[in-house]
Amino acid sequence: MKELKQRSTCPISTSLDVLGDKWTLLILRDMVFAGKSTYGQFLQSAEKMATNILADRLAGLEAQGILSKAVAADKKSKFTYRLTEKGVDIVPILVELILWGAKHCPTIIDPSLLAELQTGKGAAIEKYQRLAREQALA
Amino acid sequence: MKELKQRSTCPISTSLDVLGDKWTLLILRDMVFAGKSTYGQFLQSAEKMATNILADRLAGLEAQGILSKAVAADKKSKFTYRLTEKGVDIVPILVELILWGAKHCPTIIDPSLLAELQTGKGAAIEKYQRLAREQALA
DNA sequence: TATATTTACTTGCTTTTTGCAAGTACAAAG
DNA sequence: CTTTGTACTTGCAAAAAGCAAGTAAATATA
Repeated sequence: MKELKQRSTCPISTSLDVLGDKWTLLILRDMVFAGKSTYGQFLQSAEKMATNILADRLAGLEAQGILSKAVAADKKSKFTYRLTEKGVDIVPILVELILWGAKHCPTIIDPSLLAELQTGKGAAIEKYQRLAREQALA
Repeated sequence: MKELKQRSTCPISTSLDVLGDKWTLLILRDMVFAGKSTYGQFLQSAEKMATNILADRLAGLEAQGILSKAVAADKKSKFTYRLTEKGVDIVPILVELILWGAKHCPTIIDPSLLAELQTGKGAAIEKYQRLAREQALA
């Protein structure tokens, strides 16, 4: 169990102590928007994260209670990672990052997802939170 | 002018390429919620950022068009940094980070700010965006 | 049953980034 | 014309990230 170093008591600062690096939120993105749940699936993302970094971040997210690890139903050599409620609450942050990036940076995004987020942000957030919870049950 | 390395075309990934480190969003927090605008003021935050990191991040934010630098009205040896519209659009991300941190981590937050964000998030976001724009005019 | 594959990491090493302390430059004040 | 304030820059050590190869246990295959 690795402890978290908090630089201050500010909530933004503390959130960044947990989530503020270049990889952590990409793992959560893959879980929420791509339905990924295993180590091997996370490694296959377009951004090509190194295996040791992935292992480190997954351990950190588990230590923070943002995701939970369990042996897969089908194979004993396989683990599935799922969001906890603390993790589900990160969805709004991901959505705001999508909207800002899509508006201000050269990116490629599924037009239907963008439209969904722009026309009914609250409903879309609830939808992806619900999907994440359902995966956590499956 | 330093160029941005994008790891992929994903909007979340790209947003993180710009904002996803432990210091950048703290500078923006200080501008939005503490009304700070100068190098010296940014150095005085509770998190004690190193001077070279601050200079590097300010240059990066300016290069990305998130903030603009101008000679101060009173002193020629002083610069003021202000948010552009691209920067003002980051306020919702900051607000979600505050809400998540305040809910799930041990932090200290002004109760009236928290209540404001919880009861009327949209209105609060617009208020702080407006304040940031007004500072940009002053 | 023996071998190969899948899945999930770990290890060692190099490169990059961060963090710290001291130094520089220039305008303004005394 | 020297001191102070403001904004950096530089050099070096420490930490983190990135890369390639190796390990280990469970499954599938021959």
